Amino acid sequence: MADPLIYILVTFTAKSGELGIGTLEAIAVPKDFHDQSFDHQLEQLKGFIGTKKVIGINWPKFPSNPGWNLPVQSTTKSRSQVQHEVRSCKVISFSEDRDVVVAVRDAMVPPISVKKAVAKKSTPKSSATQKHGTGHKSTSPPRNLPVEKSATVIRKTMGISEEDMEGLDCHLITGENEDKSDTSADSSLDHDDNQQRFFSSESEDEDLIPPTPPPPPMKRKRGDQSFKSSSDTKSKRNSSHNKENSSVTPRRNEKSSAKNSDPQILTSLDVNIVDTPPSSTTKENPKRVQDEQWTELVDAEFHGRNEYMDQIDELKKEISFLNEQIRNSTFDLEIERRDFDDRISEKDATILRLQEEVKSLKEMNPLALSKSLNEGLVILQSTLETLTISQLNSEQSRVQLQSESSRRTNKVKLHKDYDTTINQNELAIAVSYGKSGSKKKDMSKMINVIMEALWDREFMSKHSLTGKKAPTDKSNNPAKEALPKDDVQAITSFVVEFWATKHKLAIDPSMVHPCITSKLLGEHTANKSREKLVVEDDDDDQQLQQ
DNA sequence: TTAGGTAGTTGGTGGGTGCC
DNA sequence: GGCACCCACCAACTACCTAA
Repeated sequence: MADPLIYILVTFTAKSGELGIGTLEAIAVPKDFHDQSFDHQLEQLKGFIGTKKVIGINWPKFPSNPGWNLPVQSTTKSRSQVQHEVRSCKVISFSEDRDVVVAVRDAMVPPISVKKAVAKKSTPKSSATQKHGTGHKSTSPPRNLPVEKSATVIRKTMGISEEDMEGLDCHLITGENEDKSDTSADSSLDHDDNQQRFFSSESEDEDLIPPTPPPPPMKRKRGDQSFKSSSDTKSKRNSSHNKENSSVTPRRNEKSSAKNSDPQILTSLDVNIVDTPPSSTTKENPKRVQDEQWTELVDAEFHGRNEYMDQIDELKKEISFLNEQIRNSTFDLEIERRDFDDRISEKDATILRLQEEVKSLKEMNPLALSKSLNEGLVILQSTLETLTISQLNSEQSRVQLQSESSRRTNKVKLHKDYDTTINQNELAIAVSYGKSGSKKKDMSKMINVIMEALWDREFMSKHSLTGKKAPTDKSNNPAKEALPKDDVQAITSFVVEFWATKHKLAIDPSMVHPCITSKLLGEHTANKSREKLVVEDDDDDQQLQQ
């Protein structure tokens, strides 16, 4: 099956801006255009629409008038082999249906009779009235961004010569054969609303686009393209154009952007509307009409460029708006980050302060204080004694040092009847435990503190209360030495008196002994555990050495 | 003299606490 | 959470004391 003939509506970019209709064979650029398949050619052709690409076309040298067309009677088999003049142009639209292409061209050319009125009525593109109903961007623009300008130009009906209308049909075709109905709707152009005004209005006045366009008609088969007599051209054309309008208007309203990338939208029509009068009207005043045509073509080109400039401006504004949003978001996030940093700093400061408090509290612990003082005093005492022995032999100096040492340690008698002395601080701690309660546990605590103040752990681990050998000890090891009896008696008497004084309880001295025994046992067990760990460590070291 | 009660020692176990 | 340490408690055992 032969490829259908495709009619292309172009505008010449050089000087005139005139319109013309040609076929695929008129496309000269790219060079391999004709070497590709028909579908590929259509794809390439779509790529030309609205892209401002300038291509060369084998057009006959200078058309007699802007409405000039290639001999459309040519077919794919009988395409003209005659080379004409190569002219720069850009594609506005194309269709399998010549009538559609012609209608589009005609819609871009208002009648000269209303041109002046249009010129007077024309308002700036950015006016709201023009924006309304032009089918441009339906999406709301970003704030602070201007709405898209419309390039709508009021078009009026015009006559089309019977020659132009010869063999026309009012069916739009698309570049995709399998989706003609949809794409024909998609191919609704900006001129559709103009056409709607044009065809739906019986007068020459402007018509508004109806708010709810009629539903699109059924798809028409290509086979329906038949020659229509020129006698009913006008009425049928109006009818067919009405159909076309009704088929494309809904989609036209849905489609929004003038910069639509879909070539079926034929966006360039929006910006290349030329109020070129039809050839039939030039007969009345050819020269004047010709001049005005050129003027209008130049204006159209100018408007088209302005439209693209507008689009570029809009895109720039949109970009700047998005950049502003990004800057705002970044600023907000930066503020939030600083907030969190401040909070972290506050928390860190709180942690440090609490750590200092804990440290100071530990240092202020009386037990720790007394221990550290005792250790320091022991060291100091031994040092002083050494110095005394080596340097001072006089009895007087020795007495002075002893008295000084005694004063510094601040020891007191544990019980008046015994010579056992204890550090005053240690005794205060023991008393504090004794005051906390009258139970056996409290007594054990107090006794433990006193014993630790009197003896070190090593000493306690190697002594027992009575010095007797344990009945369960089967070894030949000697029995532990007994604790100093005076010290044990002092502890016992002190606890009995304390309980009687503070708690008004008379306790038997025998109740103190289990507490002392328990403490000695605990120290013995702990010492054995430590020795066991030391032995295991030594074994491990020997094994490692081996 | 001997049987029974008491005191003391030891080993084991489990809970609580603090540190890393 | 794991570990070490401390402490309390219990059971087993034996020496000592005392009354019969």
